[in-house]
Amino acid sequence: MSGVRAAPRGRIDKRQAILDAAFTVFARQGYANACVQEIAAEAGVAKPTVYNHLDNKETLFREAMAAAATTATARNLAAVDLLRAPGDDLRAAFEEVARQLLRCSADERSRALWRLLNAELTSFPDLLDVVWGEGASRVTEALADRIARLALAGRLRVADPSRAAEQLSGLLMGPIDSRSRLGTRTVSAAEIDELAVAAVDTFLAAFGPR
Amino acid sequence: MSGVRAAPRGRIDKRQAILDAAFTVFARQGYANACVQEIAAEAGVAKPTVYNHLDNKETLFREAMAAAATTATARNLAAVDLLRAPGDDLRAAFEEVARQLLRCSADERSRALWRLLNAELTSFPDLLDVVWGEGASRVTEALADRIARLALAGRLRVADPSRAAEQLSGLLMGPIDSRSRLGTRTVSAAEIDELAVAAVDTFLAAFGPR
DNA sequence: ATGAAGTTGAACTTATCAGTTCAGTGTGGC
DNA sequence: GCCACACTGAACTGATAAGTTCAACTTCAT
Repeated sequence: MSGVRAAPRGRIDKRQAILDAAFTVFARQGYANACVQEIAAEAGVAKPTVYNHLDNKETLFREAMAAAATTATARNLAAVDLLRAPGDDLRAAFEEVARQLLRCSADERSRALWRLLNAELTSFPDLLDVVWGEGASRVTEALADRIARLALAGRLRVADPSRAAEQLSGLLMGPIDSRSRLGTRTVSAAEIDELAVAAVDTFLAAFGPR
Repeated sequence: MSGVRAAPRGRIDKRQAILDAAFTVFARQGYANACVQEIAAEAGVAKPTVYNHLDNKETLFREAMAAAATTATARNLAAVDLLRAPGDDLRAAFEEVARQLLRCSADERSRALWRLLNAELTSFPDLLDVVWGEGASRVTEALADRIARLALAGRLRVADPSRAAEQLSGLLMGPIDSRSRLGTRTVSAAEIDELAVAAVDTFLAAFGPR
């Protein structure tokens, strides 16, 4: 039995593998339809090992969601940060941010995160704080910060930065799930670009400099 | 018992009671967690009666979703129809439409419909056509029609009415689920009004007459 | 080497539900 | 008054999956 060694890597990073696998399976089947057996298989691990790392299916779900939310938020914040140094061409800067935010939203795992949050909100009310509170709402706030600075510098005409930020993300997110048919269709890079340009165009028509 | 029983005592309207109850329970618990027994109880009916009217849990779900989508769509279309006779004050007309659309979106059953659609999309791909295709997308198209007519009459400066319609609904829907925290908090009439005004303000700043 | 800790597969317990069956009941049509 | 038919309640079957147990195996630290 000593021969067949190759895959099963080392030690405690199995926990991460389990959480990744869990999110994948939950995303594919939803919470109730996913079974722990299958998650274990996806992670290349035995079922008792899963229970060795995480108490039960519920905490497995919560932890997997939290992990996914953390990475998604990081990507979004990085995109917004581009507005710290907008350069001369304000429109180009906003368009680039818009493109990146749309790419994040169109991403497979992001859509799954969003779907699962909506789906299980009644069963797991606490997910709202983890995914929304420390996720999406922070992104909007960061965007509001950037907009406020630009307004102060006289480069935007904005009275309420938070509202402007909310509206910009509405302009971006609304059309995207119309185009992706709620994530069942992949949106081409060309379409993303087009949506980004259109959203920024409207945004600047309303809030841009004279 | 010939007494004037205006109560549920009917023949075939039990089917309607069952579908209503089904949607209520699905909305409360999600598809997988809802059990047919409980739906029967909610409808004031015995379990075999449910199976007498609908083949199985899946079709029960589909029919309940379709019924809910139909009523939601009707309300939305009625709101959009206000733009057929906008009167002199274009801004006021748009604000009224916006208020009504937001009220629809904030509605309990509408939010549940949306949540369930997202949640079960992978298990019931055909719901996309029923709920989205014949629902939300028709509303946006109707809005695009109204906008096109207004553009033709020189009251809006819009090149692509479909895009403008998508963006207007983005401006409305984005902020609303931020405020309602995905439907877990009730949004006051005052807040709805405020959001409607803000969205229309931005919309007209971008597309309104010179 | 040796022992502790983590891992494995398989079998097992327990619970929940979808869907069915059936014998009995109320009602409306004629 | 009688029949057909929808409805009822309760009990049953079969499937699926959460969570546990256990004895055997691997890996590493010392």
